[in-house]
Amino acid sequence: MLRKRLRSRGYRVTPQREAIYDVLKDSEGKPLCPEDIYELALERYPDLGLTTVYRTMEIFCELGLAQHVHLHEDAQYYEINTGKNHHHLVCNSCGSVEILEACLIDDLKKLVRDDSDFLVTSHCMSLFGYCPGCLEGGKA
Amino acid sequence: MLRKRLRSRGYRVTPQREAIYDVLKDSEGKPLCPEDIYELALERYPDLGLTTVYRTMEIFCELGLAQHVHLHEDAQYYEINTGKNHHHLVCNSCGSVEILEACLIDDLKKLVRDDSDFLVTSHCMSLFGYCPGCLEGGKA
DNA sequence: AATATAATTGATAATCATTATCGATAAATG
DNA sequence: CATTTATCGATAATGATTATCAATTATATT
Repeated sequence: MLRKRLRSRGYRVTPQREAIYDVLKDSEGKPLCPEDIYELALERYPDLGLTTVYRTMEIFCELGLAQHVHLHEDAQYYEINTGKNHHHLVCNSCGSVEILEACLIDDLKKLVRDDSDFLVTSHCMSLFGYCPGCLEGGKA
Repeated sequence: MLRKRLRSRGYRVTPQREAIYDVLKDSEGKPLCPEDIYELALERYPDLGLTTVYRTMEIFCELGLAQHVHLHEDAQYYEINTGKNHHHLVCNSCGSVEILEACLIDDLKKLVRDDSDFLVTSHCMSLFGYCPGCLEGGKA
C-alpha cells in the first residue's frame, strides 16, 4: 500500500519512510507529534533524522496516508489515516486523549456537498474538556 | 459582559482587554491570529504590546469569551465565542475561510454526555478542501 | 480623594517547533 | 553497472510563543 502510493506520485520508497509508516500503523488511534514519531522510528531505523520525520509526514498527509490532529498543543500531531472517521476527547487537565468512534463528519460533508460548491478533502475535529479521572480527582 | 466576566474570576478590567475584545467583536466570524489582533487593536490602544495580546487571548479562552480555531496554519487563530456554533471551510489553495452555519456539534456533545463520563467544554472543527474559486481556476 | 496592594503591562531576551540549506548518499531507470 | 536525481542528515536560520522583570495601574481600603 505504502509503496504503491508513494510511487504513484513519483516519490521514492525508502527505509526511513517505511519505518515511519510502520510506527504510525502500530500507534493507530494514538496521535503522535513529530518528536514522538522520531523516537519510535529510531528503533526501526537508528540513523533517522528528525528533519526527515517532518518532511515525511508532510508527504504522508498529502497522499492521504496520515492526517493532522489538533490537540491545542504547541506541536502538530499526526495519525494514520484508516478511512474510519473518529474524534478525540482531549482532557484539559491531564492531556489524555480518548477515542470517540462515533463520527458525524460524513453527514456534515454531505451537507456541504449539497449546499455549496466547496470540495471537502479533509477535516479536523476534537472535543476538549475533562476526563472522568480528572473530574473525580478534583483537578478540573 | 466583558467586565462582569473578567471580575467574576478576579481578573481586572483594563483598556487593553477592552480594546482586544472590541476587535474580536468587530471581526465576528473571521478567525484572527495574534498578529492580526495586535494590529487591529493598536488602532484602539496605540501603546498595546504583542505580549499582552497573547496573554489576553489565553484568558479570554479560559473565560469562554473566545475560542481557538484551527486552520492548519503555523499560528493559532482565535474567534469571539458567540455561543452560536459554526464550522469553517478552509481552502487548501488560497487559504480563504468560509463560514458554515450548520453545526452538528451539539448532537455530538449529547452523544458524549450519554455514552461517557467525559465533560466537554469546547471543541475545534474545520473542514479543508477547495473553494469554488480555486476549483474553477484550476488551482486545485 | 489619597493610599496600599497586587495584578497587569510592555520591552527584552529566551525557548522551541519548524523550515531552509547543502553536500553526501542511495533509489530508480536503462 | 552507471547515471540521474530524489532523499537524507546535520546544521543553521526562522518565527511564533513564553518567561522575565521593572514600571505602571486597577481595585479595595482608609
